[in-house]
Amino acid sequence: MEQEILEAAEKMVREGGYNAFSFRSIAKEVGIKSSSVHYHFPTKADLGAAVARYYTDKFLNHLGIPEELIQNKKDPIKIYIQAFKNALIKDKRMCLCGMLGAEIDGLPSEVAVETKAFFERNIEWLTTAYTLKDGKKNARAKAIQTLALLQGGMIMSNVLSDIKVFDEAVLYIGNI
Amino acid sequence: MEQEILEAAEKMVREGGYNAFSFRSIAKEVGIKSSSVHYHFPTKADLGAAVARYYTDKFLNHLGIPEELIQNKKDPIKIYIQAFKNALIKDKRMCLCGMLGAEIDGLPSEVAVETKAFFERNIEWLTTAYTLKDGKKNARAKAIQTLALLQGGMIMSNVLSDIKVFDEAVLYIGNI
DNA sequence: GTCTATAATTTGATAGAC
DNA sequence: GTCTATCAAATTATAGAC
Repeated sequence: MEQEILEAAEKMVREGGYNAFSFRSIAKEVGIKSSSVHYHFPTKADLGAAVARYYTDKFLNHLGIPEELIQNKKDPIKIYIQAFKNALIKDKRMCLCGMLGAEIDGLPSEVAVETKAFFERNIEWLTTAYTLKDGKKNARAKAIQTLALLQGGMIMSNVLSDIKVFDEAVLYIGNI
Repeated sequence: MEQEILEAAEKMVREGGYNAFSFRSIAKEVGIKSSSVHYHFPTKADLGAAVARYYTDKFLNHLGIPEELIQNKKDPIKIYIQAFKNALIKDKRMCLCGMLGAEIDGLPSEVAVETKAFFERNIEWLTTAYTLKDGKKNARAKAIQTLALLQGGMIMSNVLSDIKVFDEAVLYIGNI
């Protein structure tokens, strides 16, 4: 049941941010009562932090490890970009931590901490990928640029309802 | 009074998004009652749309016109980047339309329309600037990349509480 | 673990006096 | 244009039965 709650919360947060889900809306979605949701996650901040953590783990697990990707003759950066594009096209949703990141100043501290962890862990992943690809020099700066372009491109593409905007935004990543 | 209300709303939205302001919180901030706020802006969607419009106009007015900037030997792209950095450092706040953009799927349509207009008008401004700078070719793609990097860089810099992250993110704009 | 019931608060919105 | 008063709904959260 925990996982069903987290999945429901993820869906809602990715549509409208931290205020887009309530204990009642989640209860309805998974077919229990709101007090039962409280049983699993006592406060909204608990649930918000759990879903941010859940999303981060799922996202990074799905990506795989840069070292192994390269061993299998795959370009980790391309894989990474495709993961974001899939979120936008297949899920028709934004990046959960992009949404929470935008409103971080208004979030309970537990949720903010997990949101921050998403960005730190993703920068680390990308820094490793760039280091393996073309050396340690500027690897972290490249990681930051890539993630910023993806987050910003995702938002703009969604706002303008035009997937081509995402493609144009990330075009440059090839030159980073 | 309209303007005081808009300024108060702007401050709150830029801190936590569309749900970060209420008629009561704004009333308190400007020293009137919530029913008086309703007198100026009947619904929350009205006020949300008005503040998005107000912010967009103010932001673009402050920038000036690309043609004139170039005539005065100024680099419009540098001016544009600096405007975002000022918002982050001086105001210690995010871009209002970046926040609303992230949660656009959950916004009332009137607010979504004005948020979209911010991005369209800014892309137009940047496209003009890039066209004047180095020709029509790819000017719009460059505009989209620049705005995406700035929005994404702003979010990441705020999440990680590190202005250097913003600087590293936008470093690449020089090569666009 | 899930339920009913309910408390306490906040919110968007309106009616009507001044 | 601002106020008091109030409504209806939604929200987070808890107590206690099963």
